[in-house]
Amino acid sequence: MEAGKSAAARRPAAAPAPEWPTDPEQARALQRRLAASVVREDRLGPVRRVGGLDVHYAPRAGLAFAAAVALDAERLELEASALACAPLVFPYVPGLLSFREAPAALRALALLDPPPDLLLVDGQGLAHPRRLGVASHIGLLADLPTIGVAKSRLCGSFAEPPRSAGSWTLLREGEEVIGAVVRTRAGARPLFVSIGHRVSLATAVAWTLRLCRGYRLPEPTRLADRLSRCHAP
DNA sequence: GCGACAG
DNA sequence: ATCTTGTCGC
Repeated sequence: MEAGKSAAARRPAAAPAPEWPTDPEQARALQRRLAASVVREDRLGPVRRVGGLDVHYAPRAGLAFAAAVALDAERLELEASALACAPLVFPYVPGLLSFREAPAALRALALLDPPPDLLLVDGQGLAHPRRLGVASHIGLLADLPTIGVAKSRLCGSFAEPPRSAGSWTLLREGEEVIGAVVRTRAGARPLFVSIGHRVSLATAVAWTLRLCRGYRLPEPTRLADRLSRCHAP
């Protein structure tokens, strides 16, 4: 043992405490401020480990359960996982998901050792009304390259991508490109992929497809989802 | 005013 | 997300 050197001690969590809104208007104001800091280009090093993050809820217990996983980017095999829970301090409001998920998610992420070089988050990134979905918000708070991988649309319009796996179309809002609609599995409903933080859209789509192993969800998100399910009551 | 609306 | 069994379709 190395006394005093737990994973959490070596890598403190980005605590949501300092400025955590308690009502929707404060939250939207904070999003508008933070959105300017999101980096939409590739600013990531070599990706040896890819992470996945997902959160499940136990509303009756007033808790959120988060699972974070790290996979070998080459073999896509599980290398590490972490679980954490946190009190639910914010209601679900479309567009404000991160204020509900981040407390538990950041705890799980801080416990994940070794940390990932790139993180896939279950939810939108830039494809958000104020361009600060949960993937972007967590990317900023944890200072990690992130990709938003959502199972359904929050905003924007798109053309249905062809039915074959690997095909995709752009997700737009007005003239602005905010993400991609990606067919990760033939015939299955597409995923909504967007920039989270420090990753370009092209890189986000490429990684998402590369991380799929015959299922609709890419492995990091799929495993995190399965793990967080097991531990929710 | 009437829908839409990540998880 | 969660509440929940069998069942319609490729």
